[in-house]
Amino acid sequence: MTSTDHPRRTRIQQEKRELILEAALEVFSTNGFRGSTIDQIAEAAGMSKPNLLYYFRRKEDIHETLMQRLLDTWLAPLRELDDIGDPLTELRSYIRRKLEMARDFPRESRLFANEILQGAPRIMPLLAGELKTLVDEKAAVIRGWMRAGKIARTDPWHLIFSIWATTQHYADFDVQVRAVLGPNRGGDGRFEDAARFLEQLFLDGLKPKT
Amino acid sequence: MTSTDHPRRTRIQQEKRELILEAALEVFSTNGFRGSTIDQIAEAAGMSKPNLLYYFRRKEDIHETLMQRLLDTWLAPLRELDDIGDPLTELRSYIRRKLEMARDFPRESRLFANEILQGAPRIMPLLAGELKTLVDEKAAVIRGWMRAGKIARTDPWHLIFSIWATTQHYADFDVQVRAVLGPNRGGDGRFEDAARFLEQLFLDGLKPKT
DNA sequence: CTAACGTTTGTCCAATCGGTCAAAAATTTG
DNA sequence: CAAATTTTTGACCGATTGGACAAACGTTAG
Repeated sequence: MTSTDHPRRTRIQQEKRELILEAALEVFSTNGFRGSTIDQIAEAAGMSKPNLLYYFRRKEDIHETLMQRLLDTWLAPLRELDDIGDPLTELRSYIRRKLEMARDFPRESRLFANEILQGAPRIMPLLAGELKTLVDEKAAVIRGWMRAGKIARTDPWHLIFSIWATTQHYADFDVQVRAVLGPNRGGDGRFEDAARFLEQLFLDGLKPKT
Repeated sequence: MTSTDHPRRTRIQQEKRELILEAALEVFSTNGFRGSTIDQIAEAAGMSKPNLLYYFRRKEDIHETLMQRLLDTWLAPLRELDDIGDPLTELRSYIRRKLEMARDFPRESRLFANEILQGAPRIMPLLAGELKTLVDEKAAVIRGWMRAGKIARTDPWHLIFSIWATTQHYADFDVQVRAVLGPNRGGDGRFEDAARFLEQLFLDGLKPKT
């Protein structure tokens, strides 16, 4: 075994497949699945359409591979949410990590958003399975913190939703955010502003009444 | 003049155009612009494709009409945000109104989200113009409340973003929300749960330190 | 009735779609 | 080197796309 991946592949196949997936991420994330064409992806990857189809038989195969890889990376921050540390610190760093992902991987966020928006036809089983299991597990952790009086009592699931929504907003709605903030405040500093705001919003809202 | 609209139109034209727009809202909001076909819209509207094209010359015309109408309705809650009442009450009812729109007009929300996700190619001028103006105006109102000590000091723009994000999340990511909450908690009551959670999150976070 | 007008449809078109295939080109292997 | 294998490409296919168009149909006014 030369690699960690399933099928036996040459070095060229590894590289070209990676090239295609990178191009497909760009195209799919801005046009959605049905709105993207193989030609677009092929051109973005710098190869001919039949050549691309030599590495991925069908358009759906590219999208599927992309989504599988995505979900792992995407849920990593939530997996790290741990029962060990201080609850407020844990939540604060979860929010920070999630916001950093929105900043550093906006295309992945938009790819995911596109899929969900259109009814998640290709990843629904993952949502109801793997994702629900993970969220339920972490919701139980958060509930434990509430029972221990470490954070204010509220709905853990909706708390997680609100963290997802507020952080991913800066990736998915980036165009709108920049348009509204204008050239000055919409520059590179907007993520630091967002981080400061979100920290205040969530922490002061979650702080137990003493 | 028989109507309030621009061009002179017969009664049948008014009705059929409305029928088409309703069908197009359904199709565009779930497939995006490029992912939707005229045939799909025509079938959903119960008419033939050439017949549909008799009322709207181009596919883009339907989308454009839809977006123009949408923006007014969509920004209505924010326009109502007023300097008159009690600041915390004003913000709380803004959040409630926005959440009600996510519940009652999810297709409109998804249509808008689709457009923004794909870089807002068709409504960018509106974002940088009308929308920015309105948000800046309301941000000034909120800033006034902060200066008066009525609510905690924070970034008004990002506060508005966070309200948009958290409320629209229940329309745009509805599939995911229901999948994660499961059959019991994901039923009709999920919006009331969300309303309770959001009220707690925002109000306790915005309450001035006394 | 008929003429005028508004509405609907069947047919057609060029462009584009996802995908195939055989052959050429490049690379690896002996 | 030559043979075997992998990679790349041009040409092509049927299906679907957005849209055009003239003919047919329905309705109403005189």
